[in-house]
Formats: sequence, C-alpha cells, structure tokens
Amino acid sequence: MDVKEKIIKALEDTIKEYVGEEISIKLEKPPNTELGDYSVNICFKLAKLLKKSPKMIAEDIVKKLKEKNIEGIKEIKAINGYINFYIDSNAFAKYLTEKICEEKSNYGRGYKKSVKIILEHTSANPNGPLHIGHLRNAIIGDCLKRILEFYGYDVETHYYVNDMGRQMALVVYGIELFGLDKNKKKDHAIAETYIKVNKYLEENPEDEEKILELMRKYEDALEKNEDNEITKKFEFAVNYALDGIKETLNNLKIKHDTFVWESSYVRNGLVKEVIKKLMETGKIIKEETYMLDLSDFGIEKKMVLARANGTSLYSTRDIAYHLDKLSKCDIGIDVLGADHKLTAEMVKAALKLLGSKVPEIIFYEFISLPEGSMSTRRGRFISADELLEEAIKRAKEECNKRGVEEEIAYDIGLGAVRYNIARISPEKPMIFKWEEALDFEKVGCPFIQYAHARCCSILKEAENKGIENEAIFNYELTKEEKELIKKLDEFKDIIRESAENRKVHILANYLLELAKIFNRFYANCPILLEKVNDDVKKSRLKIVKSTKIVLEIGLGLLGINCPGRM
RNA sequence: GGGCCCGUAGCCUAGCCUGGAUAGGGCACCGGCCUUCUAAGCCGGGGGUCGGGGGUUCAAAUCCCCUCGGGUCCGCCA
Repeated sequence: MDVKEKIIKALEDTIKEYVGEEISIKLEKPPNTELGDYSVNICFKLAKLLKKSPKMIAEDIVKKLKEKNIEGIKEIKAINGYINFYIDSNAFAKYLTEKICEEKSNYGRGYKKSVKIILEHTSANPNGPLHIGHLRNAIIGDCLKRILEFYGYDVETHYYVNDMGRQMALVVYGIELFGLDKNKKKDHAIAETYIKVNKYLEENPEDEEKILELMRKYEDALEKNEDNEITKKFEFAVNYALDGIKETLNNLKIKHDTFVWESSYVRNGLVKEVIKKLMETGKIIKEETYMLDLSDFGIEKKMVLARANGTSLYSTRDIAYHLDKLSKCDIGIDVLGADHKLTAEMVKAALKLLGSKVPEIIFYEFISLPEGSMSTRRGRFISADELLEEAIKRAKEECNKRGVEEEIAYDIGLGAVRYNIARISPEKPMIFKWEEALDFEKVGCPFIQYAHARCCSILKEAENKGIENEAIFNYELTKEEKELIKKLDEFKDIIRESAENRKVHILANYLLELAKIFNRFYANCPILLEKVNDDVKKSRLKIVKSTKIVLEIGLGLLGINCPGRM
C-alpha cells in the first residue's frame, strides 16, 4: 500500500468516526510545496452537514489523524479549511528511486489485462500521400497504441484501406489517361494523377459515366470473387499508393499490424449479409434505394445503404468491417476526424441493430492551413513527407550550429513533428503554421530530449569519475529535489489516466513538466562538484538515473527517441 | 435552420469529465546568469474581462440556460 492509499484509508476511517458516515475521499495536490505534498478539501463539504466552519472541522480531523500515526507521513496541518499532508521525503525518495532503477523500462507498466484491443487509425484513402491532417490521426493512433500496450492491453493496429470509393476509380481512370510519373515517390505520383483526372473531369463531365462503370465493374468482380483486368488495375493503383504511404509511415516510426481492404468484405459476402440482416430488422425503408431508419437511436437522418444503381456504399461496407473486427477483439477503437461524427453514430446504431458491440471512437478536429482547409483533390495540402523533411533539415542546422553530430537530427526532427501534434488535445482545431511546426528551439520535444541528454552526460561523467549512484538520502532535500521526486512518482498515474481516457496529450504534457522540473533541479542542485558531499552526490545521481529512465519510457511511448548527446 | 466541437495575455497551449487555496506552461518582449555536471538551459519582470450575459453554489475557467465568433456535419462522397 503506498502513502496515498494510507492517507485515504486513515481519512475515511477518521471521518466515519467523526460524522458517522462513509464519505469517499479524493486526494489532490496543493498548489505549492509549502502547503504540503497532498491535501484534501473535504471539510468544505462537511461544513454544511456539521454546521461548523471548514476551518474548525479541519483542525478537529487533523488532531484525530495525528493520533493515528500514518506511516510515511511526517506532518499534518490544517490550513484554511484544507488538510495538508507532508510526507517523509527522504524515505520516499529512497523508496521511489530504488523502485525506478530496479524496474527500469518497466517502471509504470500496467499489469497484463488479457484484453484484446483492435485500434484502427490513419486509414487514409490511397489516392495520395499522407498530409498533415492524416498525420494527426496517425500520430494520435500510434502513440495511443504504445500507451495502451504499456498499460497492459494486447493491441493490434489496423489500417482500413478504402479501395472501393469513387476516388479510387478516379485514380484508376487517371492512370489510364495520364500514366504515372515514375520519378516521383509513389504516393505523390498517384496524387498528381488524381489531381489531373479531377481537373480533366471538370472539363469533360461526360466521362463521369466511365467512372461509374469502373466502380460497377470492380464491385461486380468482387461480388463474384473474381480476379480480372479491372481488379488488377485497382489493386495496382491501391498498392502503388500504399507503398508510398507505408514508406512515410515507416519514416514516422508508425507500424500497422494489419491492412484490411474494404473490398474483402464484398468478396467474402459479408456486405450482402449485412444488408440482408438489416432487412430482417424491419427498419429498412425502400425509396429510390434502401434506407435504414435509425430514429430509435435519436438519429433523424436515414442511412442510405446502397446506390440506386445497386453498388454498395462506404458506410455499409464499414458496418461489415466493424462487425468482423469487433468479433475479433474485446475493445475496438477507431481514430477518426470529427467530420465522421454523424456517420460514425449511424454505423454504431446499425451495429446495435445487428446485436454487435460498438467501437469506441476518438475524434480529432481538423488541421487546416491559414488559407483554408486542405484538399487532396485540388492539390492543396502539405504532405507529411514535406513536413518531416523540413523538420529534419532544420534539426541538422541546429546540430551544426551547436557542433553536435548530424546523426541525431532525425530523432530531433521526428520528435518535434510527433510531439507538436501529440501534445495538443484532439478536440482542438489546429491551424498549421510552418514557424510553429518547426519551432523546436525552445519549447516542445527538444526541451525534453535535452533534459534527457543532460541526464546522460552527468551519468557518464560520474562513471568516468567512478562515482556510483545510491539512494542514501540522509540530508535535507531541496525543494527542487522534492518536486522532482514527486513528479517521477506521478508517472504511473499519468499512464493510467492517459490509457483509460485514451488521451495521448496528457502524457505529452506531463513529460514537458517533468523536463522543466528536472532542468530546475539541474540548475540548483550541483552533483559532481568537489564541494558536494559524497552521500549527496550518490543520492542525486540516483535521482538523475531515475529521471532518465522515466523520460526515456515516456518519450518512447510517444514514439520519440532520446539522443544521448545534443 | 438543426446537431457536434472549439473560444484561456499580441500568438500557441494545460486545466473543464470529477467545482475549491494566488488560472499552470511556452513563444514574443524587458532585465540578470556560462573560471561549476551541455546556455536546445536557469532566475526575475511586465502582460489575463478564462468570448459575452444570466443562473446554481459557502466557492465557477470548470456545472446549467441564453448569446456572439470560428470550424465541421446534415439520404445515394469517403
């Protein structure tokens, strides 16, 4: 049982004696160290019940608590109606740093949950390269995968490949008309052709018919589970784009376990089966086409299940995909742009009608450009490749300026890109600005990596001097040391909060705070200087070692490497 | 028109779910700190109607209602 649990237990017991009622307690942290390590505001709530001032109640409770002698607690004070607890920092520092250094990369890891999660993310259409909007999806998804795994879930990631949409037919038609620029990175070549064919179609609307025919032929073949000239053309185009996308993902250190093609659900007949089963629910209305009435779920709009010409629609295929996916896992999570909110609700409702589980969905708002929203079709976007390349270039310049080897530029550049997206809470709309995306001189990831590099250099220097780290802590800790210790202790709570709420930015922000506190410690608590007492040296080295471990795990969970030197 | 999301200093952002002690950071700006483990750093300073108005509460950035501004979605696109 850790200190916090002991405090809560003692408080709950005391309050039960005091008011004769069971009241559950939540510990909070006071705004500054003078006010202690933990506090509780329960007296404000008891004031009305007991018809006494919070201040008096706090004093009474503190008196009773002191008699209990809570282990690990050095002092308890009643201040302005709050009850403040002061822990025995020395004992705690010893306990915590030893634990971290022993558990190493497993510090903070959750117990094995035996729960299978399928996490779908990125899933960008194969009609061009990933742009910075897709990047938000991909980074949130990938960080989440890492965090959930660390927390103890069994996670499989999916990339759902939309190979059957109109946009793919356009690409196939475009390739026939214009071919592909073989000198370009594959996904960029596809985009170029896609943009061209869109423009061509605007000028030649009569060709629209050919697009519809392509789609129909593709679906026909799939329904018969045939391979023919048409399916080969689609597969070629999709794979061509996907090759490029995978290369980008690889550069971003993002790996999907499975790529699921939506056409596979037409091939295996599940789409047909879904429609059939939905028919049986009696919620289908036949107008020009089949529509699903979802008013029972509070959705006024009816869901269209197929085109009038009989071809299937994205959302219907999506139901089939989810049905299959959710049958293979305990929890399904999708990362989707906020523009999918309504359709996602519809898919969920349809799944409920079919008696299936529903996915959890993480929505993120768009990243737009200062001049407006992005559009692959109009060629108005900034590609992930471009951004990463620019970031690495910038990182190289910084390295040169500082006389550090250029090899780490990739870690710094990618870190900046990933971190700048991971740190923002997903429901916040973002406007992309180059100067912000590439601003890694001070704030953001390099700041954290720098703190880590400082840890490394101290530890290396200590090794050279033959000084061991050891949790002695037989001296009065400075406030920087106390704060750093407390922050390191928070890590496991942060992991839990991040994982359970599926919120990557919580971890990202924590790491920045940790780095900030470490830098303060670094500036105020000398370690290897002659004048520093040996026990202090060893103890502080233990703190440095612990910090390094936590920073490394944390950044690792965001898919970011920590250079040993910067 | 209706649904959902966002609005916190010149700019970016945390906190909002689960209401409490002077609203945390950062950029930019001003002033200090390298004969001490890496100055991609540290310390100090100015800068805030938490979009606006009501309400609930001992207590509201946080909960409720209204309102303004921006984004996004609203049957055969994905």
